[in-house]
Amino acid sequence: MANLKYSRQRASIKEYLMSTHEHPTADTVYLHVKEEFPHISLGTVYRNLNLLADMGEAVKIPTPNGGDRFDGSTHPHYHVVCTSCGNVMDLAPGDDYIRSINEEASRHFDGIIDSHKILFYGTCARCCQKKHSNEI
Amino acid sequence: MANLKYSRQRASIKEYLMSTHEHPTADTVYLHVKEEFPHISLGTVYRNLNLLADMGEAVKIPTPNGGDRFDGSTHPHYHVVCTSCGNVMDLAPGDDYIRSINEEASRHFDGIIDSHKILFYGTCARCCQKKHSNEI
DNA sequence: GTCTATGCAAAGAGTTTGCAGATGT
DNA sequence: ACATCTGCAAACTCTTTGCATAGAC
Repeated sequence: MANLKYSRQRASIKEYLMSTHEHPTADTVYLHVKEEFPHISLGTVYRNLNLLADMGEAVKIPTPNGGDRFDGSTHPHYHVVCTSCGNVMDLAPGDDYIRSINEEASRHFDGIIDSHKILFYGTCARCCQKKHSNEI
Repeated sequence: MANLKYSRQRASIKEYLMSTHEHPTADTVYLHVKEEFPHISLGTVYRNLNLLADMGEAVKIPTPNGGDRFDGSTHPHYHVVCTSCGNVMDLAPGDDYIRSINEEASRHFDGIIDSHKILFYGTCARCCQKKHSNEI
């Protein structure tokens, strides 16, 4: 609704989000964009991350521990939190599958289901290897 | 691991959690248990809610806005947040369905998927009615 | 008697916000 | 020129923690 004006800071934040698959926290974004704009403030980073999320140009991923994480990829997909290293990774089943979950949920709910977010918990490939070598 | 000792406060908190389907926030639990223990502190409520969650006797539901919510029902099920009134409601598909989501995810992830949490977004039956009557 | 739990208050993390000045259109 | 955006700092919300005392075993 508001009249958006270009800002180099916001452009840099968006560019960084789109360039990484790390699902950074607001603080990580801050530290990164600080390299280009040494005087940028954390408040500005938050304001722009929320703006981007509201405009649908980024996704906010609420996580149980620590701060929320942000994702520049807006194509619907899920996330896996590795319970060993804490990293957040992408998981992309087909669109049909995502749709079918809403449909199945609707069948069990007296109201309207619009969307859903899934957070998977597991162990990433790298941590699986580490555990395995420790056991030997 | 720790040696648990009985406490009337914890018992009261657990009893309240099991008696309600409201998915209260820590503060709501606090206000309720306060009626029985007027001098209970919010810190004690948080400590016990986390204890119960760690012991698997309650579930912590992280939500995007506002504080986390707690659920005394430990049988696996999902939650729907009504985007109109903010209430959190239960949604219970069959166990097989829950298992199949992990299986489908495993197919798309290079690692191990242990579990998942889903938060659905939608409009509850009551808010659907309200909207409908406003439109007339 | 010993160890845990409590109440209180202070601190902590993450996030938002008010304001004066800089910047985009 | 005018509205928006920024940097800074203060404030705010939710949650955790340190400590002395009360309570469970």
